[in-house]
Amino acid sequence: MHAVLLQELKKHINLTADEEELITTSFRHKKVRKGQFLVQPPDIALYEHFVVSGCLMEYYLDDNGTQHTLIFAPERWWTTDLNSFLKKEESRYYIEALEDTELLVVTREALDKLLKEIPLLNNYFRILYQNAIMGLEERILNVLSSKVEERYLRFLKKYPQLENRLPQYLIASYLGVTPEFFSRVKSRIHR
Amino acid sequence: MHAVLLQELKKHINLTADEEELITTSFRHKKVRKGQFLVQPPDIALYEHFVVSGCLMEYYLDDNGTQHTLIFAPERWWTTDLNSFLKKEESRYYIEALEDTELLVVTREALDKLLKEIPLLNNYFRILYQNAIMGLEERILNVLSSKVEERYLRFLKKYPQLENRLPQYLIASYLGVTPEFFSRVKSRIHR
DNA sequence: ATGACATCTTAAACTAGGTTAAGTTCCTTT
DNA sequence: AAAGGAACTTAACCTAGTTTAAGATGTCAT
Repeated sequence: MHAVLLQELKKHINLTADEEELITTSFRHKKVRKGQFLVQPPDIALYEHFVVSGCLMEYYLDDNGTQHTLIFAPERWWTTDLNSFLKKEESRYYIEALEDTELLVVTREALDKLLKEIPLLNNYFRILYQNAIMGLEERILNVLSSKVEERYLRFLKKYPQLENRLPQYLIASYLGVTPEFFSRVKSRIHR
Repeated sequence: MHAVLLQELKKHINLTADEEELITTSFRHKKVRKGQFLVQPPDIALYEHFVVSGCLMEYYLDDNGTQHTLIFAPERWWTTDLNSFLKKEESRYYIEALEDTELLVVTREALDKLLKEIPLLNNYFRILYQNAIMGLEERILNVLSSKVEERYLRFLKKYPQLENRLPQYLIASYLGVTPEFFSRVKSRIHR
């Protein structure tokens, strides 16, 4: 169970057996069913979530009730409402399980302690965040400079596992268009 | 000169005199005039840039020659083409001085060394990157869920110093609209 | 099997924002 | 002071994406 997490960490940093033990005891195992919420505004986001199997999504619900997807988090992805988790402020983003999902979660306190005891972990998270920044920057440029067609093709590259696991209206929400228009675009592509 | 940088670092971490000295010698001072480029594709981004005075912008030039602004970096902001800087790959984003600007710059090698010698710095950068992520996420949601009017008002909140320092067409490019349409929006607001 | 509800498709009418183009104001350089 | 160019405005026309609505298909619990 924790092996997947340790493996992921070891992509970027080395860990002693003691450190692995410490990490294992700091992360708690959690199982949720499809449709369950892990974060729901205005609750404070209690955990940073690491997905072992299944898939989560993080989204914002605007004043018209439209859902805007920030990210999908399938296997080996991290997600939380970062602002809420770090500052203990009210969350603004929903995190919902799109499938039955197994997670490892860590509280803010446990993570702080962990970062103090294993300073090298700062390194791991620095790299994780750097990658997140590059991904988000690319996404902004996508939205600003590309038509839906092209954005869809990039979605397929970024999440090749997800194309057939997700309902289309969620992909539409990730791309920032209505399901109706997305349907039109798809049929345009396939001809 | 380096005092501004040290002050910024000390917002999040404590430093000994020795460490301050080390940082001061690792960052080099650089002065550029309005219009100069600090990163220009396909050159590799040599430095992480910290702005002491003046203002930089980072943007992407799409296939039609349209300029899309990723961020503005006025006083006390950091910027670089992160992907290029970290992986030594060809840069894709331009970084240009919008005013005569004074900077402190650090190479990848010097920064790596610094992070090894002062592990606490990982902490500072982790926090910096976390903040960047929150800002970028918010920007994505803005583009996806808000009309230009509202995006403009948020720009004003995020960069209150810049409204009167920048030409309008750059603000339009940050908002993701044409200068013509932005002009229309502004006159609509003022009535 | 049946009903109930969610998802997907198509199409017509509409709107935010883009494009083109002409005119105006402001800055710079001489 | 004059000329030239960059930045800003306005307006007419165009297009990508939205809205509304209806019908078709799928899926799940009973």
